[in-house]
Amino acid sequence: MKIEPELCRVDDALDILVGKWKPLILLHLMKEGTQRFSELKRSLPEITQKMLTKQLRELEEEDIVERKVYAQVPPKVEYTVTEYGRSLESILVAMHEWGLNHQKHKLQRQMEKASAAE
Amino acid sequence: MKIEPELCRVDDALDILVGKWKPLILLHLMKEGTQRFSELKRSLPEITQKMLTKQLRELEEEDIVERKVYAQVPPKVEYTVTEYGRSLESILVAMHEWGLNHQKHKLQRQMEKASAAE
DNA sequence: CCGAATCCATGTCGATACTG
DNA sequence: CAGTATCGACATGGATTCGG
Repeated sequence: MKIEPELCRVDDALDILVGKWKPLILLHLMKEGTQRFSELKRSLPEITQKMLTKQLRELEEEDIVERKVYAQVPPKVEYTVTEYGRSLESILVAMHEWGLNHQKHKLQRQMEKASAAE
Repeated sequence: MKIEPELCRVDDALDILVGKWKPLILLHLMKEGTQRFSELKRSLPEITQKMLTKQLRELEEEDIVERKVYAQVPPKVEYTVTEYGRSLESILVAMHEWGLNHQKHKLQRQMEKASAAE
């Protein structure tokens, strides 16, 4: 049977979630609520400013997070998960839990492989 | 609050699903059951042999699909979703459905934007 | 404080040709 | 039939510098 790639929309969700820091950023924002740019930066010690900005803008583009700029000096920018963005939460949680189990599964396979090799 | 990236296992699942053809291959195998290499190739008209081989091997590596080689000429190789691999099905379906809705959501936002611009 | 701009290393994917 | 091998285009992510 021929496959019609256009009918599969898994990639729509994947595209939004893929990005080295996006799951982390999203889960953090979902848990903590509104956060300033600098707060997020402090929470992700390893990320560069460029990457944090980029990932947030991409999420904003898809209406997953909201970006709120305060007209003041020094600047203040807040990010919040949109109501719509919340619809991704159950998927993220499901993937996290699958990932936890996958770690165990991998270990188990390693052990089986090791004992089969002796 | 500082984030501990090691505690988030979303990427474990993401890494397995990411790949231009993996969701398509997986959903197809889940639906159709066991398939030969050439059947898969025919089902994905756009994919190259190299990519199909690569994506299948990566899925095999993670115990998501099983690869069965028959010792005969001409060669025959069959691929099947493992029992373990089935645990990804609900996530794939959830992502597909989220994607379907996201298409609608995007259209709606476009229309709102257009009418706000006049 | 929040970000834009630039340069560079690496990885992914496609096209193409070849093999047991 | 079911792969490998090689090459090159392009995208992603990191380091660094500059700006309002």
